[in-house]
Amino acid sequence: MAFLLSRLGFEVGRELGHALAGLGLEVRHFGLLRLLADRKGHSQRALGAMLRITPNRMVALIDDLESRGLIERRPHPADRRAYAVTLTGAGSALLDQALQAALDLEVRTCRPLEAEEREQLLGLLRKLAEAKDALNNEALAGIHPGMPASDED
Amino acid sequence: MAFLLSRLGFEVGRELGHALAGLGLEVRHFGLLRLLADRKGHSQRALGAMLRITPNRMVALIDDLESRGLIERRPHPADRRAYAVTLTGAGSALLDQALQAALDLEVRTCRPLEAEEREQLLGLLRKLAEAKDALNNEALAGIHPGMPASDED
DNA sequence: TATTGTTATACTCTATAACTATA
DNA sequence: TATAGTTATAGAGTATAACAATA
Repeated sequence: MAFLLSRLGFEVGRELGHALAGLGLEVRHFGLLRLLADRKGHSQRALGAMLRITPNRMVALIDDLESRGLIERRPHPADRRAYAVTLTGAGSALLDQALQAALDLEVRTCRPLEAEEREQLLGLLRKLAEAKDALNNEALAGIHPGMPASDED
Repeated sequence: MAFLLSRLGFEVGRELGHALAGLGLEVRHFGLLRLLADRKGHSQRALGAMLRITPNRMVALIDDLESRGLIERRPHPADRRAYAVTLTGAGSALLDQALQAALDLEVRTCRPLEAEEREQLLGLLRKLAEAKDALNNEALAGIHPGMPASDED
């Protein structure tokens, strides 16, 4: 079952990549845009910690999206070393399209299942994910906050 | 749900990698050893086509496992250009250990679920995988056999 | 002294295109 | 001519360690 889960997850991830490619986005771009829609004005390091992306890679990722006018590096109100990374109007609009593409994929992925089966599957996957989160939060509780610290990932 | 599936699948795959690391194996090694246990004496290209690994990468992969005495390049009975790649006794023994490690991971992964729920989940994942296979086989039916041909993957 | 963003360097992984020996 | 295995080269992606500005 673990094998099946891994394989399906890998394929769905790849399909999401294909779906986003039409918008000129990759999965990591999507992840950052999605995060910026919820949590506003965070520093690059804070965002990287949430996404498990190291500081040097965040530079390239943010350079990329900023050069396309989708996000902005604004001065951070409390720390002149840092930027407050912010979604622009164009970024928000493209994110909406990306979310729509993800929803289409969702529908396509679920098509082989009956409505009732989808609910079952969703519930079971949630249960697994929550159990895993509980484990991770416990394990991460003792770690210095703000740092990726993904040595023993 | 697609997102949840992708995330869980990714994490399980990573955990399998950690479980195999103790045996000095990576997931790709495991995949090849597993394949060799079932289908004996195939050429490198045939194996690569099944695993979606290009010929040049197969060389390095097989070099690696052969240098550790886990597999052998024997002369191919019907084609002097090719090798009949074969699992050795040591390879078979290590594969058994790897399968045991994978089974342990399976048990750990399923722990948050009741026995009945596991059956449900397994059934639903199988249904999704089979639907996907049906699609792929149809799409692949027109492609020249024996070639990876992963242009539009 | 520690931290934010950045850059430079090296290293790994991979794809592509050659090459040889056979078919 | 096409195919099996191999090798060489170049390119992408990444980690690591430095750096200047600020805390």
